[in-house]
Parts: sequence; C-alpha cells; structure tokens
Amino acid sequence: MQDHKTMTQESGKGIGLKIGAIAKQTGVSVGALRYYETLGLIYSERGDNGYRYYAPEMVHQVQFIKQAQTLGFSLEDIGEILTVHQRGDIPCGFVQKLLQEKIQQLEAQIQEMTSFKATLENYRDHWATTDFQPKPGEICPLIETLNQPELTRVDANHSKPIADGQREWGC
Amino acid sequence: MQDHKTMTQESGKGIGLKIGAIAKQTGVSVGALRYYETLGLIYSERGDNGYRYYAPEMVHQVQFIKQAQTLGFSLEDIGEILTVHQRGDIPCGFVQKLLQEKIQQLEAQIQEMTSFKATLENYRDHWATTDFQPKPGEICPLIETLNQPELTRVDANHSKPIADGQREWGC
DNA sequence: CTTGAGTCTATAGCCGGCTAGAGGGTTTAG
DNA sequence: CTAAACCCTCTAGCCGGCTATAGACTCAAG
Repeated sequence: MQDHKTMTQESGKGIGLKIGAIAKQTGVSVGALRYYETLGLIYSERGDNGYRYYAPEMVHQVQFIKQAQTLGFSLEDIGEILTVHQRGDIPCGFVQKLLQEKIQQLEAQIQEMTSFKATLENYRDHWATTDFQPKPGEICPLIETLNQPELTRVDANHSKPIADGQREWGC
Repeated sequence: MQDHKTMTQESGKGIGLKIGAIAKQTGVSVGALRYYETLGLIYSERGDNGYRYYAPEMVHQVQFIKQAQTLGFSLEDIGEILTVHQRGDIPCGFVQKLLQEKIQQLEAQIQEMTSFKATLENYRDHWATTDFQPKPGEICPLIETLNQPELTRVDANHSKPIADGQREWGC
C-alpha cells in the first residue's frame, strides 16, 4: 500500500501512470521527463485528453537513466544504451566499452589539469619572490612577462622553478 | 616597417586603429573584439562613420587579455583586473590572489575527478569478472545493481574491490 | 566610378541538461 | 459545483565565449 494519491493515479482507468506520478516516484522533474521524451529516452501513450500515460516499467527506466547519469554518461550515451536494449540485445558489453572510454577521458583530463596546475604553481612561486612595479604602459608585469620561454615551457616540473638570475623583471 | 596594408590603416587620419587592424595584430577575431567591448574589457572612440577607432595601446591590452586567458582567467576576472588597473592601481596582488584561487579550484577538481575515476575503475574491474544476463525487466544489470552499498561507497579505494562472494548477480 | 573589402547593428546559434513561465485545457477532492 | 491541482504546448533563458549570419553603410584602390 503506497500512499493514497499514488494509488489512485496508478490505477485510474488502467491506462498507465501520469507524468506527475513518474516524477514523484523517481525524483525527476516533470520538465526533465518531457525533455527525456523529446530525446527518445522514454515514451508514453497519449490519452484522449492529450495526457501522457506511462507504463509502470517507465519508472524503472527513468531510474536507470538517473543511475547511468551518476556514472557520467551523457543522455546521448544513455539513449544509445536504451536503443541497444530495445533492439532486444544486452547492452552490457556496450556499457563496458563506454565506461572504459569515460575512464580514459577522465584520465586524460586529470593529466592535463595536473600539468596545468603545475604550470600555475610555477608562476605563483616565481612571482612570490619578485617585486612588481609596472613599467609605463604595462598592466600587470606578472602576466605580461609570460612570454619568456623558461616560464612558458615548464609543464609539470614545478620542483625546480626558473630564476636563472639575471632576468630583467625590472619592475 | 610592418607591412604596407597595416601601415595605411594605422596612420590614416591619425585617429587610431580600426578594428580589423587590431584583429590582425593580435590574432583575435573582429567578433571577439566587439564582444570584449560589450564587456568593457576594451574601449574605442567612434568616428563620424560609426567606426571604432582604437588607441594603439589597445593592441597591448588585447594581448594582455589573451595572455590572461591562457592562465585560466575568465573574461570576468580579467575585467576586474583591468578595472583595478584603470583605477590607477597595480593589480599584481589581486592577480596573485586570483591565481591562488584558480590553483585551489583546480586542485579540488582534480581530487574530485581522481576519486570519481577510481570509483569507475572499481566498477569496471568488478564487472570484468562477472557474467551478465539481465533478469526480465532489467536493462543492464551492470548499472542497475549499483545500489548495492559496497559498490556505491567505495570512493578512491580501488585496490581491493568488493566481491564478498555470495552476491546474487544472478544474471 | 565601380567594386570589393571593411565596418556597422542586431539577432540567432552553439554546447548540455535542464528550469521557468505564459496561456491554455482537464481532472479530482471536498 | 467549484477551486485547486494537475496536465498540455510553446517559448525563452541559463552558463561562457564566442561564431555566423543578414542587411546596410563606408572606404580605398584601380
């Protein structure tokens, strides 16, 4: 016995669940559900009143979508998974392939960000030991002197900075 | 002696540089320059023809914007830096503060992504040792069994997975 | 004088995953 | 019966940093 409201909506005329019932049971907003339908992730039958009526299995399908999102899958990915499923095939192999791709993308992004962070730390540490006084026409010598090759080429080697002595950070 | 075309545009009536000249000298598109102007990052005087005429210093200012972008600063950040500069203050301290914030945000993102990646790897490795056969009504048991607490709580401890034996991945 | 290159404004679109609102019709609880 | 709660479609907006049109004007070279 769920709650009263849900019950009446579920039974009603035996056609199916209205969109609000799906929303309540899944925690996904009505707007999002309509959006999923435009993407073909879920589907419904329409009553004479124009209302969407969903088969009870759609609750599960929406939960599946939510779950897949927590794994970082895009709605497009999820659409492909569901397409495989609806062809009658088992999408697990495909899901594993997608997951492996996600992991690799993540790895690449992490590397990129780590390297970038090292570059920024490099700048920060270098700047921390420098006095600044913009030359006429300069905005911020910190940024404007970045073209110096030793600074721009560092790339994740932040242990031993730059500072070869005689650079004219003359500001 | 730059090239001929640029020369004529630069001199002209002595009013300033037209937008195309700025674009050529900085490598920033005309559209982007107009966009910067709507954000207040650069400014121009208008001729009687309605054209923008830029002071030569604007070339430098646009290069500054580009350079600051390579450090990960948003155009909004850059606008604030330029505001400080145009007040007559030296923005270096402010820039250092912003940079430090960027580094910390980056660090937080990297940690988050690393942890997330570990979770995904955990799933992947667990799934690699499992046979899949969806139960009736299931779409992909890989995804649908994620609610099991040992799997969802892993968090960056990917060395010793889960698999306590008797789980009914009965599919 | 003509033609092509440059400039102007204003608007729409992109990426993803929605949310919010207007302006209607329908259903349901009391 | 009535009012609230629900449902519908269509449109616009968000985030950032632009790009890409359309339609009109101006300028420079031959």
